[in-house]
Amino acid sequence: MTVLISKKPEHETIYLRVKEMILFGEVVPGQPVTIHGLADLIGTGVTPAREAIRRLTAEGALVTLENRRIAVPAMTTRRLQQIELVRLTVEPELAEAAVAYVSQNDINELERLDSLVDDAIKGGDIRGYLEANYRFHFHLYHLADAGILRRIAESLWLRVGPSLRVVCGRYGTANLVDHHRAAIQALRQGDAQKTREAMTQDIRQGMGFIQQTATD
Amino acid sequence: MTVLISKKPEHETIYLRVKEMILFGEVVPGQPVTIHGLADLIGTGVTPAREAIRRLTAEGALVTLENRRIAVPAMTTRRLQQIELVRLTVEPELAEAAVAYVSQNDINELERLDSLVDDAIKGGDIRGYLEANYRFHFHLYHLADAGILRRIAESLWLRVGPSLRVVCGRYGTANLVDHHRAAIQALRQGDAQKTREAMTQDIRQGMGFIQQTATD
DNA sequence: TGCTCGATAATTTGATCAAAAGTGCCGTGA
DNA sequence: TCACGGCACTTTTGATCAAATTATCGAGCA
Repeated sequence: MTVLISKKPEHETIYLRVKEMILFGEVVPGQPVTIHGLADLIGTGVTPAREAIRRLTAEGALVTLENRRIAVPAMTTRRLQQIELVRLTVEPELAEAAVAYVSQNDINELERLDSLVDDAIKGGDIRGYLEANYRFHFHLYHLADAGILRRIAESLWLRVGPSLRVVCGRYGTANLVDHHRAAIQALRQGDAQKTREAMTQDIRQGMGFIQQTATD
Repeated sequence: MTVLISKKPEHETIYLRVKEMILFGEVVPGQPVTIHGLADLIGTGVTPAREAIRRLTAEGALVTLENRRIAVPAMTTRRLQQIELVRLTVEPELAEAAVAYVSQNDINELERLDSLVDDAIKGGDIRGYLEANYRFHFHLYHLADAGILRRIAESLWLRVGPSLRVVCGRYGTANLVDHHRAAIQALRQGDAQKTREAMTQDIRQGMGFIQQTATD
């Protein structure tokens, strides 16, 4: 019965749910995560919750403390440096590789997502901004045939999500700037180099913004 | 009873065991991995085996097929390109960052490990080569205070382990060259730039070697 | 021979339970 | 007041079982 429910296993559902919670700033750095708490949240047993937590821990989205507790890691300048280095390698490459595959439909979708980003910024909607910004970037990255790079990028976004939430909450969304327009224009022209540069600028901008939350 | 056994949970033990099996070429690309098979291998229940598999899957060491089967992924040139790009970003950075922390004891240990590498090459001992080579690199990488980069590097090594085994088995160990001596000398001189360059050369060399197994 | 269909076997998935380990609170005694 | 120890509660961990899903293999048929 209930043939319409997803074919995904439960642990996949929990994984995706928690992943979005982290990416879109619904959790706070330092916040503890318990197996049973997750199971209750989704209304399922502890077994799939455990598997989802292991997966997120392996991706660096969660950390296991010295005892056996699990928590969302806090940001430090050292961590931020490492993340920026790899983001600046991986994401411009993904954007450049996407140029060869981008279609008119993709351009339209990217423009739609970018307008959602702008709306969220104007409206001060932090969660909406984080989600639209993520979807813009990863719609583009999905076009590139580069699963390894994309998964590294996702892992890095998971690490900055909570901090981005904090900094947006502190300084508001008004100061947010992005280079999505330049990227879209470069994509439309099929200019790989310009696409890469727009993405590089976008990342530098965002990481500089996050810098303000880094402790020590 | 057995108070001397490790304080690690079972799933951690299984994870480390399978990780070494993959890193050191004890598994073949395409080889299926079953949850019960792992449990039997270690002599434990299926629950911790599942958690270990989820973790390795999240790290890209294993892949889930279209059905629910788990397997060791095969290498392709596209995957190899992506891995090389990130390795060339992350590992020279780790090596350079390690320079500031390296002690005389570390130098001695690196020389010992490098001699193990040479012995394994001379003796045609593939497993010994893979293990000593890994320990050389990651002893160095552990010195750098850069857990995020190191974990990315480990994830990438997990992806090349099975292929490295295949190519060594096919062409033997005689053709293996490395730049460990140059790296050690640069470390001894405290020359960060030279250390970075030696590591870059070492990676290029190794990835070129693996290229020979890539399909399509 | 080559093919489909169906039954059996193997595997994953998720719930549940018991044991181990950790946390925090509260009262006693100096 | 404060240190210390006991006790209850929470959480993780691993085993086990049932259900669901998938693979495998063989019989029947054109």
